[in-house]
Amino acid sequence: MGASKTQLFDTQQNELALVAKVLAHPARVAILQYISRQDACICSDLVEETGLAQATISQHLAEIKKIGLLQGNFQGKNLCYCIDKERWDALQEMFNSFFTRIGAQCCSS
Amino acid sequence: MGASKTQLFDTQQNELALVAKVLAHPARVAILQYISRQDACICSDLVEETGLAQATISQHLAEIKKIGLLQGNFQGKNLCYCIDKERWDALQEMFNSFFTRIGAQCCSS
DNA sequence: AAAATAAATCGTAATATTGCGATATATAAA
DNA sequence: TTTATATATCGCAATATTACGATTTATTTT
Repeated sequence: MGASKTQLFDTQQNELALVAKVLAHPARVAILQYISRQDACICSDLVEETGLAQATISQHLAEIKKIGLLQGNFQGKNLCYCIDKERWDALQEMFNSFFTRIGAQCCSS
Repeated sequence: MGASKTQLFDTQQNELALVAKVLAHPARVAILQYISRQDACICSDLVEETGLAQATISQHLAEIKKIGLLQGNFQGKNLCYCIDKERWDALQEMFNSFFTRIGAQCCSS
């Protein structure tokens, strides 16, 4: 085998897992933090900043895009990325309610 | 290559990623939800509940244990798992402050 | 101590992820 | 329209994850 058996689980479980997967790599965590630190949505100094190759960064950005977290538009010859704030807030809420719902009924309390 | 270049990133980035990796599979999300639903920390009906093989469930449980989320002790011949509430709350806080810190400075606001 | 049973571990196959060089594509400037 | 430059995509190799049957280990009951 090897492939995840996603069909055994419900939509919410699969979606949480999918989003978690994007956060499951330190490069992507770092990329998100870096983009947010630059108040003007500065672009791919990411290569220099992280020490990863350009192709690799581009790939990580694509994964972050897949879950709707990035907006990009050209400014001059640079592609300038922003975090989609609405989506960001929605994902925060998603994780938070996951943690809260389980925490409330936890047996060790 | 193939291995993650964790040495390029800081401790916090790596730790968030490591925890996210555990949540990055729907089976593990489902397992955590199931354990919390049973107020008496009931054990491995997980195999029946999820439709995965016993070996697979055991493997997933081991990954959840790695980040300190499970406490297990025998009750009769059954191993009975609990979620470690303190650790759970710490991880919730970890995600929440990650989301909050980025959200605050996001350029699309 | 032996039998019964639940969970962990081993071995292995299938699939996915990570990373990067090379190349293609897109945009701005000349 | 050509040139320069930034980003995306392709192809591929290395490594990691997922899944499960078979076996081992741990615990309770007899």
